[in-house]
Amino acid sequence: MQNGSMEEKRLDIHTAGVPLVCRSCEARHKGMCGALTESELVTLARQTRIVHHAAGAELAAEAMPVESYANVMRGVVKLTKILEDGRQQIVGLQFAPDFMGRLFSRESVVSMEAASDVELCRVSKGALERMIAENPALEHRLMQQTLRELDEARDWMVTLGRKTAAEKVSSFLYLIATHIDPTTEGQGLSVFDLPLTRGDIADFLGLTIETVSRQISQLRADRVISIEGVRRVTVPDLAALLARCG
Amino acid sequence: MQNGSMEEKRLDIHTAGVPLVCRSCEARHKGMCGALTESELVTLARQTRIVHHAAGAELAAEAMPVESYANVMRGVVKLTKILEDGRQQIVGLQFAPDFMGRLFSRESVVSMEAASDVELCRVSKGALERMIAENPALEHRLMQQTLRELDEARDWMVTLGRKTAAEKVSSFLYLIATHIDPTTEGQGLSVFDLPLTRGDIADFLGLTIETVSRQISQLRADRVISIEGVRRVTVPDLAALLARCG
DNA sequence: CGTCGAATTGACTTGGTTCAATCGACGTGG
DNA sequence: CCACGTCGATTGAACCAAGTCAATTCGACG
Repeated sequence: MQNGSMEEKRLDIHTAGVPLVCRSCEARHKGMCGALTESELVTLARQTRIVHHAAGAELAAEAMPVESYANVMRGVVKLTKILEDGRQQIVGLQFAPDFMGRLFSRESVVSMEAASDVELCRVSKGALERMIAENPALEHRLMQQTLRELDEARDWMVTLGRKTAAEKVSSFLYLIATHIDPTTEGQGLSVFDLPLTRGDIADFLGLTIETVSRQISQLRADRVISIEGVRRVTVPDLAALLARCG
Repeated sequence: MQNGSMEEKRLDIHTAGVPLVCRSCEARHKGMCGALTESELVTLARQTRIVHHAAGAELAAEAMPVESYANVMRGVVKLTKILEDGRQQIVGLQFAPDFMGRLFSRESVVSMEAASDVELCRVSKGALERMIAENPALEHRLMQQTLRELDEARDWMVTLGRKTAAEKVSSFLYLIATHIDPTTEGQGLSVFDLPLTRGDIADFLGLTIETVSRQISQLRADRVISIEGVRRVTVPDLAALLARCG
């Protein structure tokens, strides 16, 4: 074999420079790794492992101990909470290059599930926390992301508490379009694959599957969106979609 | 006058030791100031000012620039967001000794209003940010609080998205009882004054005033709570209330 | 005692859920 | 290659929890 495995390549890096796996990783620029120098990045990369999970894989369970953190490299992860009787609510979605895991807590307060096929860059809890302790810039970067997540959670509380079913579904589609489709800045045309099933969307919006389906059909009838299959969505005019978000 | 104003007292402290105003402040122990040494506390205290606001006072407006942060010393502050058409959602409540303000952001993403009469310990944005920059332990403390707020926001998303009106009102009363009444640990009897009007409660729960009122009446009829006036609530058995939270 | 805003209560309407039937894409085995 | 079963999505019809609209009632305060 001409090349070793990806793992071997990474372990073989002893010179300075950005590790191979990090070269195309968004976290290097927009995620937590942006706080690191090249040599720190090399140190961290030695302790990480790229892992793949198929859609539906349970990555962490509510109230279960967690011994690692991760960065999302590809795909979408959903964060969920459930009531004892089974009612479920999705309380967050993580896209690349988001950081995953509840820092400084021994157990997860949410459960995490791969919504689509995902690729994660995993690091042990201890290793990352040691790195954070001696690198305030890294904690600062993670603080910034946490604050952004808090802003997003609060935005979503307005959607959950005060919007109609039609506005909720529009808000969801707008959220996905602006997070997944790289070609848009909230303007014009957008085409993407929904990373969530109708059931997931319902759990995210606090609705039932049937209501989500009806609202999507209505948006289609009103020509705000068009759909091929069940997942591929085309939004001809994002502004028109935004106008329906309440 | 035998004593100078509270302000003068604080400015007069040049010796080491905990500043007078800080002696009885919960933030010293459970809030962000717990990360500071005595001398750092003295430095910070020189740049703070205690301010009072009456219930209803607007402390910061959504999308308006903010030039100061604060710690809640007494009372309750509500964080709200509104849709263009006036629908409003309360996205968070802050109790002593919570930190108030969106760190590292030039404008507020929520508006803040005094829910009850409040006492705040205000500090300029620049002064605190400078202190954070040279004191990683302080940023760590604030990170911990931010993470806790994120956990709370996500808990509340479940309430907003998946609970019935009856469960929402019970959840709200339980939240207030456990945050305001010092005599309980989520067990047994609790007596407290509601810091929010029925309208506020409705905005917190994503309900209407009428529905909140009906659910409170129902809880009273079921002897889960009793009420004197409109604000003073007695919960004879918190466990019974918790059992209705879904 | 009267006024005014907040809270409660009642009657009715409705948006979203529930229950049920059907559709459609996909994978399996005959 | 096609029949069949499965599972997610869609659609329809009936129902109900919460909203709306409309009186009262309560409580604080002058």
